[in-house]
Amino acid sequence: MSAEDTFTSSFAFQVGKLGQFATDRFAERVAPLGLRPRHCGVLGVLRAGQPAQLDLASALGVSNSVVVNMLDELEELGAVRRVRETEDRRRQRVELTALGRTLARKATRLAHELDRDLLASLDDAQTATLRDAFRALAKEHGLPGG
Amino acid sequence: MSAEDTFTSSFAFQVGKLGQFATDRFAERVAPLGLRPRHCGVLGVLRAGQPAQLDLASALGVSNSVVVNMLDELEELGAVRRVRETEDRRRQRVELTALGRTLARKATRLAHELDRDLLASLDDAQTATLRDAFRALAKEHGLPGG
DNA sequence: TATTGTTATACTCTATAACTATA
DNA sequence: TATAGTTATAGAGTATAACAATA
Repeated sequence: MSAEDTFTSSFAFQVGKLGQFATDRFAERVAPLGLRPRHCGVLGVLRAGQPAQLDLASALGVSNSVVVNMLDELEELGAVRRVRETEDRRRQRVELTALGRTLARKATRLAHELDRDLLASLDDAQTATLRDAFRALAKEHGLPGG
Repeated sequence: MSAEDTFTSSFAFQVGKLGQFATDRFAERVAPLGLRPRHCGVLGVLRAGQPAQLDLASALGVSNSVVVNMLDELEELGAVRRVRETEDRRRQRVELTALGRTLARKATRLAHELDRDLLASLDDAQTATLRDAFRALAKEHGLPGG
């Protein structure tokens, strides 16, 4: 049995494991901010605009009820604000507060610090290739959140 | 705000998303075999030996009760067999059946087919760099299952 | 007493569907 | 009727702790 005949040597398996690992490490680092990883996705989207809740759900690739729950938590934390629209009172714009902007900035910094730690053992060329490849793959496969 | 100042541009975020995506696609492909991704990790370890259940848990990086549950399912499927050891009757060796070996082989083939589909848009040099980098990262960070 | 494995329980994350209010 | 959002519920996956059998 050659090394390539093992399940665990597949890219699919390894990217799954590394993805879980990276998410777990990120969770540890943002926990002191009162955030979990999924909250950071929300804050990221809200930095770019003030979508309605359903728009947020499709941008993040999660269900509506998950968005409601995350916004409840972020609102309690004081990071976001729901604003009822006057033209159509069913809709609510979601916007960042000043605290939310600060948290988004901090979470972004933590993510990039984690990147440095995760990729510390690779040389610059490898790192550059990896980043390019991941942008291409995210686009290729239509992954949400990016 | 530059592209590098966004949370979603971080490697940590992107590898998390791609890992989830790869795992979901793999789940779809092994479902017809009656397997879920975590079962394939078990089968992979069992190809290399016949560990006791606790050894299996640490090899996979999951809790003991999860191993019990997975083995129940794999045993019902006829893929593995628990063999009580005579020297120490608390322990049970876990071994693959003939069906289990066949399933392990099929799952491995599906994983590598998925690799080809996932990485189809990358050129050979990028793919090689990616594979090398992932082996290095898995080792560096002590990820289980490899 | 310590260890192997099992069971009970609980927690997180997620989706679906029933519901409320507005349109 | 249809849509935005909410709530209720259920399922997958995980871990911890209490437990049984054996050492």
